[in-house]
Amino acid sequence: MLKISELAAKTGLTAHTIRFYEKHGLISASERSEAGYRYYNEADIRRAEFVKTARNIGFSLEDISQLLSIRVDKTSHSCQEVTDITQHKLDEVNAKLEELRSMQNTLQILLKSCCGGPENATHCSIMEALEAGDLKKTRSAA
Amino acid sequence: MLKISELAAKTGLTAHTIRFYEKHGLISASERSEAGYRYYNEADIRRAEFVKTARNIGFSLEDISQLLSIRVDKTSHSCQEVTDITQHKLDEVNAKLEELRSMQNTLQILLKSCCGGPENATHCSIMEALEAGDLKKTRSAA
DNA sequence: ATTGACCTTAGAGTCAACTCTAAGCTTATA
DNA sequence: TATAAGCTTAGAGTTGACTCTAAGGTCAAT
Repeated sequence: MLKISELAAKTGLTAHTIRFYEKHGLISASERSEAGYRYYNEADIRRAEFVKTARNIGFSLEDISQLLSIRVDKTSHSCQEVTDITQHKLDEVNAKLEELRSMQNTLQILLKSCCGGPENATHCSIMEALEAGDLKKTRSAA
Repeated sequence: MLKISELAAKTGLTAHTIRFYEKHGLISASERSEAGYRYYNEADIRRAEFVKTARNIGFSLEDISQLLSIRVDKTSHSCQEVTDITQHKLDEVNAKLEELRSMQNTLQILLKSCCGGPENATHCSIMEALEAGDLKKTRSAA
């Protein structure tokens, strides 16, 4: 049985984050001491590590919530449900990659066009390009 | 002279966003009607379009703020200042790209490993991989 | 017995960039 | 003249994932 700071050390989460995850139903301590201290057993630890792993991959807390409900009763959930969540995340990642590549491209073009030297910016080609506004849109949402 | 909704139409920003940008010092109306209505002249419009272009490229409002201070007095700023901002943004974008590529890779591996079928998730290889926790970390910050 | 490290809670604060609301003027059109 | 569309402001709400604070209780070691 681990105390919260021990679980924190083990998972690399902070105690604050663990409590935060508990509030959002991702993690819980199956026991409490008389004084109210959280105590985590083996199953709790595995669940916390599952959450950490999923988080590291980039799943949102909402995604992880879904994955956890599958996890607690695998027999009543299908592989398809799991791949759906994963595919959806991949779609998001791909969309973001597309956006970032476009930003990268534009920024590289801007940098190549400018001398970058100590001369004053009166004829800076980056500034001119921003004035001209003929740069393609790279950003969709925040 | 354009009213706020006309500037909105012209730039593709909303009137709300224009006021928000004003509050943050990015845009302003050089005139007001007696009733307090904002009126934008040619220079205001060019500035608003500059902001929009920079925003589309992916610069933060903070970045844009810096670019605008260079813009209003180009002679006392160097090309290097401009490229520094641009390079810094590119560095950010590259870091994020790296992170996302790693996420993409992991997600693709997971998807390839799982049948994705209607069978129950008892032996789902995605779930197993998440349990095992041997997936490399892809995420650094939110 | 006292220190100091650790634990508890509810709730507030942070970040970025909006987005919206309410209450009340103003202006253009029918 | 009445109605609707558009403008004003201050300020609150949104999103996601934390992050921190205050005020206090607990525990191990000296």
